[in-house]
Amino acid sequence: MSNCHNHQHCIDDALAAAQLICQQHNAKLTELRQQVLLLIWENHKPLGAYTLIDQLAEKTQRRIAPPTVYRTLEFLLELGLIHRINSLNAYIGCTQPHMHQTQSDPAQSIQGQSNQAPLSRVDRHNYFLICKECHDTQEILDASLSEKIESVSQAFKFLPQEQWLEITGLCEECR
Amino acid sequence: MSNCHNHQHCIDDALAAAQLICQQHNAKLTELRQQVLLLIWENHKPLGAYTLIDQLAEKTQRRIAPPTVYRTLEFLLELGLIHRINSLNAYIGCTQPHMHQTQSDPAQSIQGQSNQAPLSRVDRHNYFLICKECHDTQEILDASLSEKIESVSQAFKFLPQEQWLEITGLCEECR
DNA sequence: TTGCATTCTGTTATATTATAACATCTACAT
DNA sequence: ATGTAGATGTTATAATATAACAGAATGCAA
Repeated sequence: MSNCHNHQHCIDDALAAAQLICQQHNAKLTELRQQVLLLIWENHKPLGAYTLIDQLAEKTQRRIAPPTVYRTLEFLLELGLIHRINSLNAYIGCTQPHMHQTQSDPAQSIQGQSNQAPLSRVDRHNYFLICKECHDTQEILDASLSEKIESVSQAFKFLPQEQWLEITGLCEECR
Repeated sequence: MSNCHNHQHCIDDALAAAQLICQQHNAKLTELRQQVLLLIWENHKPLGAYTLIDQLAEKTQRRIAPPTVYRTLEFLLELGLIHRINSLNAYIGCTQPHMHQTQSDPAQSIQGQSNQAPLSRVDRHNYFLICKECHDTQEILDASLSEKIESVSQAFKFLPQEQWLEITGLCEECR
């Protein structure tokens, strides 16, 4: 939240970006997918799948079953619209979804869209600062950090595909 | 496995290091704890808690219940003898446990050992290269990488405690 | 417009990972 | 020998995730 003063603005931007990216990939941003993405952005903190189901139930008066919500999360992950925080089993909106797009691995594109711009998880970065106190979670987009990680991988002759960096600790406000 | 040609040697070293570290912290490396650590090292790949239970049952003819194995894993994690791979829900031996020791946060030391050298998870690094093909998992110990991550944290005025970097992809042999 | 194919969502059941709460055992210090 | 702390055992259950199949919605072609 710390560097997002106008929260509604974040949400609007995220939804607009999602629309655009879905168009680019000929993927449908259905009602459900939009609702899920919106909820994730409204929370603006990592959100567990079952919390999401609960909040969705409150909002819409109907309870989605786990497979449905997991499929939706999978869809949003594929498109780079959200990230998974592995250390929390939780999901958070991606601030710069277009930064995560690559054209490098058509084989992993989502079903049925193979004639469109392919999305893959290859070379996708998930870098986060996670405050243990207030749970504020800040995405890190830092080219020099990516380069450093890339060069370390190369030193090990390792071909990186997905990357997760999760740093827990205390944010500026909480320390 | 790639840079561990004599596997038995790895295991022996790990067990010896564990003995030493337990002594230093006045913690007991019990039969069970030793068995678990040994199994983790014998596998030499990230090992899930329930797989561990199964393998332990095969070896010892008795089946440990989940809470027991999770307590044992927690103990080994606290001492820095193993790491958790968050993206796999799995555990792996730490190649350089003494590199992960700090004296910075006595409050988080393990139960009843507060008059001994305290271990904390503060500033503990978990950096791994994980091959999607052969599951070989290589720990990265690279001071310049740690420094880079530290400096990025500072740029965000964030006080890092635990850090996880998990890079999945293809190792030298598999690419 | 109808029929077909594809994708999306619903449903039921179950797998996998992890922990709470409390009981018992064991080692060791006094 | 006995009390205590720590380690392990036991039972039940929580939390997270997926498999497998059914049905609905969408879009496209004839």
